[in-house]
Amino acid sequence: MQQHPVPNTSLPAMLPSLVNMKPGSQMQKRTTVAPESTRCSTCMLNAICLPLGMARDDVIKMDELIKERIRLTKGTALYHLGEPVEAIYGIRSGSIKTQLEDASGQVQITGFLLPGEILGLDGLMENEHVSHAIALEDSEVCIIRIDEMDQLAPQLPSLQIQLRRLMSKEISRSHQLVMSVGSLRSEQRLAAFLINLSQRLAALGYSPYEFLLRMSREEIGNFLGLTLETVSRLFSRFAREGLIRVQQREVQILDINALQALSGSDCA
Amino acid sequence: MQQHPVPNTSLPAMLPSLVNMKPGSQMQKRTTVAPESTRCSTCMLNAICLPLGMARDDVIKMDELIKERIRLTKGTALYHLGEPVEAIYGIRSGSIKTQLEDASGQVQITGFLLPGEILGLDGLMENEHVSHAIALEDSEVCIIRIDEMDQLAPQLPSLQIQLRRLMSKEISRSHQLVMSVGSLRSEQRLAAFLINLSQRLAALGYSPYEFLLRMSREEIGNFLGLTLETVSRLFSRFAREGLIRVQQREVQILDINALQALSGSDCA
DNA sequence: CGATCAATTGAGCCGTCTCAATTTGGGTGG
DNA sequence: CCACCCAAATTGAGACGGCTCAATTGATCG
Repeated sequence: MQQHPVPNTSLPAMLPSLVNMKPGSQMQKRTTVAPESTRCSTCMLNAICLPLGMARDDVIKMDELIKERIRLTKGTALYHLGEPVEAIYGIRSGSIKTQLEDASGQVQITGFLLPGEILGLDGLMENEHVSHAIALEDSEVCIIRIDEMDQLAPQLPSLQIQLRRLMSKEISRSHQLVMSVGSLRSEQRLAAFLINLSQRLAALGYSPYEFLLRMSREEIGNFLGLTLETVSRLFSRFAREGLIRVQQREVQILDINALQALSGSDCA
Repeated sequence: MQQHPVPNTSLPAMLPSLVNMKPGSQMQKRTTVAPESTRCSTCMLNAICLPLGMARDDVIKMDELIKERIRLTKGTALYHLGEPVEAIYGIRSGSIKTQLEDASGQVQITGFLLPGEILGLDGLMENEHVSHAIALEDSEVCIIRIDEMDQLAPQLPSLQIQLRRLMSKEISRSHQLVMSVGSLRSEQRLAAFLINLSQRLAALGYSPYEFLLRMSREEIGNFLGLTLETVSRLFSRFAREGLIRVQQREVQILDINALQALSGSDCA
């Protein structure tokens, strides 16, 4: 986590969105960004994000598709449950949580997403969002409009295939989460969580051993099917045992092997 | 559940597969079926299955795509973890469970699939199956080869869109499962499970109030993140309280409203 | 008709939750 | 800049839900 990359080009002037801004509203929470500043072809994340594995020419075609970005301030929603789905989103910087909410208001966080990851892949069934997406810190997302993507599809089959792959990845990630929540003990879940985060940050070029949690103990607990107290106790215990060092939301991983052993099959 | 539909056409002669049959092997567990017998356009399930919502002409084009079926006897695998992905599958009759398996051999069942539902949507990331698919009863599945689907894609954009919708549905189903396993009490999980099954069977034209479980208590428990003993106790308790009637794997739902209240927000 | 596997039921234990009291840190206004 | 406030995190004590281990009954199938 730390500060996230804002990779390419010169920083654009921030244009207040005509759509999203209520004139005279208190604070700018959600703004769109000048089109000319957005380019998949020059974005540092294009080796990780939607264009992953696409030919150079195809990535350039994607520049046509992704013409807008949105800036979100911490705590702001990118979308809410029930809203119509018009696009999917790629995170350019920051981090975002996705959460379900049932009739009784009970919440379940289903993911903490980092730069390069795609949001909104649920909701394509009914063309209505089935979850909320909320920024954990100031963030920026690229917009991929569904209808424009479908128009471009015939000329860009690799995009369809890549989207399919990403959706498949989300399915198996979610299945893994079920496994974790369904059959691991609390300490195993938290260890697995830390390892997963560490690896994803490493893929973004950050240190896998030292990072800042952008989410609260309560959010971690909700995600893992635990209470915030249990999560807090586990952090303390891991620290006591010399596996990690924790200072509020700053985490240092001291013994990744021990964590790995804890998380998975300690029968190995 | 009960017996599942084998909807269209005259029953085909069973042709032993040259690929899957070891000559002289003990028992026929997996056989392919004559191509001419498979037709989306005449299949009863086409209003539920992959062709859902496609125009009549497009469904007819799908007849080109789906030229094979496989019969599986109870307990047989459609695919295993680690095998290359060549196709996705639609269930024509029977029922199939999908399960993950980690390095230590720990298993997590991620779904019990019924006719009209699609298998193999995970695994499209790495082109390698990340789960096992095992028939809970004698079953039949239609094969949709990925490469043939991609060749057909330009002429059949509605297929791409429908596949995308089904994958999205699987993502949100899986997220719901996380919510269930992560935050509901055992009785709520089982109630939700029964209601879900009841509804899906109703959509297939079966009675929502009387059905046969094709999976064991242990499999239900694994799926819901509970032990088989807990599941068994809950069945007994639900029966004692007059919510259901159970006789081994036969279930009768007596009070669907009470189950509904139990499963979700009983704060309502 | 035994053999085997699935399901039921009971007793006791353990892990995680609940409830509650402090502590810490960050932000705000005097 | 400091005092205050509020939210987040920590830590403890006790309760309880679901698990483990174990015995028994009930189906199914050679």
